[in-house]
Amino acid sequence: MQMDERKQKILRAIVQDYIATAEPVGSRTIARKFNLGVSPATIRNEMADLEELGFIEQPHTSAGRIPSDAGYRYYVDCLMDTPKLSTEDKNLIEIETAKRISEIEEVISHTAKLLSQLTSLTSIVMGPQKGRSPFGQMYFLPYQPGQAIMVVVKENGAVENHIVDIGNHVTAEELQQVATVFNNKLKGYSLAQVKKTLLHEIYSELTKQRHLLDNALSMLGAVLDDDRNEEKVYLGGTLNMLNQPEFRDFDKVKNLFRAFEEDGRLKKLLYPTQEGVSVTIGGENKLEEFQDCSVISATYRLNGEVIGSIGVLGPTRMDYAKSMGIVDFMTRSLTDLLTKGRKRT
Amino acid sequence: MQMDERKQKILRAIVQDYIATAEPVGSRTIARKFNLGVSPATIRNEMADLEELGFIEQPHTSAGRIPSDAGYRYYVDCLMDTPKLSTEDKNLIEIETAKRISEIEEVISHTAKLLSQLTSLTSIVMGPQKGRSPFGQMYFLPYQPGQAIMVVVKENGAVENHIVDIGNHVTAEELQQVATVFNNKLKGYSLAQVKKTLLHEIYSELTKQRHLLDNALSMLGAVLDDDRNEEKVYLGGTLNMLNQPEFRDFDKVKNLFRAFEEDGRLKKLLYPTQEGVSVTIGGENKLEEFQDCSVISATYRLNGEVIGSIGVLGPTRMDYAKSMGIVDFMTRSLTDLLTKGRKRT
DNA sequence: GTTAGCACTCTCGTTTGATGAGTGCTAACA
DNA sequence: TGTTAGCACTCATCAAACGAGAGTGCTAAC
Repeated sequence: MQMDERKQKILRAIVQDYIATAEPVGSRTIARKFNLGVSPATIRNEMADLEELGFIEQPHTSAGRIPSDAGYRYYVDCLMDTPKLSTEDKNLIEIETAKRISEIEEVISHTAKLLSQLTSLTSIVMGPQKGRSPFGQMYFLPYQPGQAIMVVVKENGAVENHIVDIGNHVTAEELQQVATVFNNKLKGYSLAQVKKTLLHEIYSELTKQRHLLDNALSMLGAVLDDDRNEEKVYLGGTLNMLNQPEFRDFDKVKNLFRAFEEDGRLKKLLYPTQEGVSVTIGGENKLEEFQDCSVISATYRLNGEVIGSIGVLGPTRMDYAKSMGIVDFMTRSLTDLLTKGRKRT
Repeated sequence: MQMDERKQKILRAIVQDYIATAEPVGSRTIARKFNLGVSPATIRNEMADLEELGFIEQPHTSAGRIPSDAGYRYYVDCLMDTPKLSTEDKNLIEIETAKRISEIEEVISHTAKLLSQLTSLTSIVMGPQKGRSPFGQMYFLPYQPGQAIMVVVKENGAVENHIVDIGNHVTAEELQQVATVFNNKLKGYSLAQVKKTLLHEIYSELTKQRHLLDNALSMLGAVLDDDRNEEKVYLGGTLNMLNQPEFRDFDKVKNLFRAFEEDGRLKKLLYPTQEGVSVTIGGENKLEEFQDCSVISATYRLNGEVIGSIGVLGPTRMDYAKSMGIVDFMTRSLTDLLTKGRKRT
C-alpha cells in the first residue's frame, strides 16, 4: 500500500487536529473541519489504511484515531508546513535579546525563560562547557592572611575565582612565581588535558619551590575537580508540563520532575545529532522517562564553534512547526548575540 | 470548659494518629491504639468537647476527627514530646557536614538537600544576603583590550568578579586611580548605603578624571543593580510534596510549584519571627498558597550575626517533633560549620 | 471508487444500592 | 456523677447497572 495525496491530506488533518484538541479525531470531525470533498465513510476507509501503515492508532475501538510516533515523524518530515514563526514572536525575541545582558550565564537563563514562554513548553538550555575551554591566564590577589584569591581566565573569556590556602609564610613574589609557571605551562591547554598529561610536568617544575608544591597542587585540584566545569543545564517553564492533558497523571509527573532534577539525563536529551534543528519523537528517545515526549533542539555557536544547545520538551502531541520555528530562530539570535557581545573586545 | 488531662491525652492521640495515617481518626481507633482505659463512648464525649473548643473538626458527619490549626498549635505548644532527633539522623548530619565543602554556596545548597532528605519534606534555605555585606576592596585585572576584570571583595569574604568596559584609551594607572577612589570612599559601607548616599561623592571626586567618569559609574551600577546581591533561596525535595496525600490535587500542586518559582514568596515564609525554632501552622501563614502548609524555620549565624535561615515546608499534618528537632540541629551545625570555616582566616 | 445505512463496540457520566465507619443520644450502670 | 452499652442515623465510598454518545467496520447501493 502506498501513501497517495488523499492519505497524506487525511494524515495531516488528523495530526493537526489532534495537536490542537488532544482528543482522538474521528472521520466525521475531519469531514466537517477540513474540506476534503469526501464523506466520512471514505475517510474511514483511508484511515483504516493509514492504521495498517502504522501512522495512526486507536486508543480503543469506537474512539477516533491518534497519530503514532511514526505518524508524527511522517508529518514532520513530509507534511508539515515549513516552520515559520509569527512576526509577533519574532518581535518579542528581538526585543528581549536587545536587552543587553552582559553576563553569559544570564543570557543563557534568560533564553530558557523566553523559550518556554514562547512555546508554552518546557525549555532546556545547555550552557557552554567551561571545562573544555583552554586555560588562559592566572592571577593572585591578596585576601586574608594565609589565603589568596586565585583568578583564572579561560580562553573563551570566562573568569572564575577561587579562594586558596597558601600558608602564612608565602610571599607575594613566590605566588607570582607559581602563577608564572602555571601561565607558561598551561596556556592554551584545556583543563581536562591538564589533568591528564601536564600535571607531572608542573609537579617537577615546582619541586624547585618545595614549600609551595603542596599548596599549588591543591589549588589546581580545586579548579580541576570543580563540578561547575561541567556544562550547566537551565530549565524553563517546567510547570507548563502540568497544563498538558497527557500529564494529568501523578506518577508521570513525578517521574518527569524527578528526571528534571538530574542534569545528566537532560543533557542526553539535547545531545546534538545533526546540523540545524533536530526533532526526536516519542519512542525515538532513548531515555525511558521521556518516551512519550518529543524534543526539538538545535545548537548555538560562538565564533563558529558549537558551544551549547537549546531545546524544548513537550508531549509528542506538540505543535512541531511552531516550536521548530522558534527554536531555529532562537539559536540564530543567540549565536548572533554571543558573537556580537564578544566582538566588543 | 477546660482542658483536663484526659482531653489532652485524647487530643495528643488524635494528632499523632492523624500525622501518621492521614486518615480522620475515630473514637474506636483511639480506644484500640492508645490505651487510655476508657471506652469509645467516653472518648466520643470528650471529642465533642474538643470540637467545641476548636481543637478538632469533622470533615463530614460520620467521619472521624482531624486536628484544626488550633489543635496543631496546642499540640506543638503543650502536648508534644520535646523535639529530639534520632541518633541515626544526628550521625548522618555529622557525616555530611564533615565533608568540608569550601564554597559557601555549595554548603548552603548541600544543606537544602540534606534537610529535605531527612524530613521527607520540602526544604527552603535562604542564603546570606550578599548586598548587605559591606564593601571591602576592589582590584582591576587586565582582560581583553578595552575591558577589564573588576574583582570586588566584600567584608564578609565574598568575592565577585565583573567584566567592565573601560574604553581603549584607559591606562592601567588610571584604573588604579579609580580603584583607589573606590577603596577609600566605600570601605566598610554596604552596597545599599553606597547606592543611596555615597554615589554623588564619588561622582564629584571623579569629575577630576572626566574621561573615566561614565565608565566608572556604569561599573558601579553593574555591581549595585546585580540581582544576585539579593539573598538567594535554595529549595530541596520539592518532589516530596507530591508524596503527601493532601497534595493529590492538581490545582494545588500547580499553585504550590508556581509559588516555589517565586523567590520573594519563599523568603516571606522564612522571615525569622523569633529566636530559635519557630513554627507557623496552616492559616497562621499570611501567604494564601501556603494556607494548608506549615513551616518550621530557624536562623543560622556567622560570627554571632544572623545571616540567613533554613526551614522545612510540609502539609499541616507533618511530624512537628521530628522536623523541629532536625531543623534545630541543622542550624546549629550549619552555624558551627560556617564559623569554623571562617576561623581558618 | 464513493457513499449511505446500520449494527456493533466502547467510554463516560450518572444513578442506584449495599457496605462500613463513625457519630450522637439515651438509658442503664457503678 | 461519670462511664458505658446499645442503637438509630448519617455519610462517604465502591461497585454494578445503565443510557447516551461517539465512532467504527461492514455491506450494499450508487
